[in-house]
Amino acid sequence: MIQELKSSYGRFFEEGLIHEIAQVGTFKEVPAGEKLIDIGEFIKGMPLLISGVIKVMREDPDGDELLLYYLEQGDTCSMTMSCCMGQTQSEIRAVAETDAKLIMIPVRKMEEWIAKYRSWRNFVFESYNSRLNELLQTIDSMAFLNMDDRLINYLKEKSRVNEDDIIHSTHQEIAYDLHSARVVISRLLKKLEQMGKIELHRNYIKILDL
Amino acid sequence: MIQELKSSYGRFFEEGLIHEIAQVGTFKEVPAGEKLIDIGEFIKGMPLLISGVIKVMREDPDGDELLLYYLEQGDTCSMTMSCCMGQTQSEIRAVAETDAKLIMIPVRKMEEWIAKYRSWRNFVFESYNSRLNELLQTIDSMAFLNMDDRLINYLKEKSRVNEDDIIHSTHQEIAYDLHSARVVISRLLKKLEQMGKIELHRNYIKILDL
DNA sequence: AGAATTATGTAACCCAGGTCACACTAAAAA
DNA sequence: TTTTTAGTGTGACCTGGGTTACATAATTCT
Repeated sequence: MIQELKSSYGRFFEEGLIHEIAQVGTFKEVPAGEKLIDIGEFIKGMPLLISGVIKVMREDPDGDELLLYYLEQGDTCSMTMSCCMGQTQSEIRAVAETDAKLIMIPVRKMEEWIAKYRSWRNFVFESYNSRLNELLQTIDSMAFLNMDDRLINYLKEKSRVNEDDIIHSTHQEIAYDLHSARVVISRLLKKLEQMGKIELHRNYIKILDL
Repeated sequence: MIQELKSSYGRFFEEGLIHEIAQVGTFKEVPAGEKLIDIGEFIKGMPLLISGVIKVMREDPDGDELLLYYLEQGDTCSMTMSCCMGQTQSEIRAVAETDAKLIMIPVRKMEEWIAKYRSWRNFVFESYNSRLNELLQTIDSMAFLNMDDRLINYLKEKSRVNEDDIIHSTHQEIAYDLHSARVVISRLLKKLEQMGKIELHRNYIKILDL
């Protein structure tokens, strides 16, 4: 575990902290598609993402959903953190986008380290900061962009986090993430294909030039 | 200043912290309408709101804007905090909605106190937490509600923070906040009036029963 | 008072994107 | 291989809400 911690977090955390994490943290591997936490659930611990990608989304009472952002290596879930501190329930759902490895930290430690380690403090704040900015991005794209551009951004971002210029999704799945309808997505994708930006296939989309 | 600090923050902060704040903080009064910070500006300090209401909004490059949330007594600006920590620029614009009193804390102190005072730590985290949740609310209402309901929520919230069942805004101003068009807002307001929920006048709207 | 300015009301129109219906095709199951 | 199922393509249609245009009323300025 020490090895993996160092490679992902070594540049942030000092030796002492790394060792404390290794002592109290529990290692966890989750396969792609597995749900890590759902809306309304109570939080057991704080996750440090070692590898893989986690998809964080919001859902309304009718079951309509919306992708908020992806967590990548070196990220943690601020939502989880804030829930930990305030012992409230989760406001979001988190699902493994790819196979992922993570370390779970008990809540009480995370508070303790804030007083103790400057690097942990910075990490926590930077993490909050990124998450706030990602939410702002989400708000921007909903408020200021039309579906064409949101779709393009979605494909780019998904390709980036998965390090793959092939998007392994159905049109329906994309529609869920963007909170749209399958027919709409098919229509826009077809338009993108006609512009030579992508190539459509059953169950996957090849990105040519977005 | 001590008096005002105690009345707004006494229930959170211990004596020692209150005194430190009083020593290094600078008191500031801003009239309604004044801009506190704009997108792209660098942050000088962290504000603690003593009284009044601050409106926090987002703007895109074309000048389209959108209300994010209101800050009230006892709140602070997490965006500012995160910017302080990361010494980046502001992602948001903050404008005094009413006359407001606040205390500005130098950035370096805010970090120091996190290690030193548990109550400050809690305050900072709770504050982050509220802001994250407010952004989620904003996302929800954009993603899942239609304009009618967004407008109703807007009127309710504005009435609540100003403690006034009369909304002193023009239709145009409301349209800006909701990132819509004046004509649309006039239309929907008229509908609400016909339903007996509000009363329309020039320059103000009386809320009857939302 | 009269002119200019600002806010509101309303009709006509447009369009992105959501809905419905159904055909077609690739892939999996039997 | 045949059947079933899941994914995609497309036309027809609808609707919320944005746009344009203009009338009218309330305020402010001279």
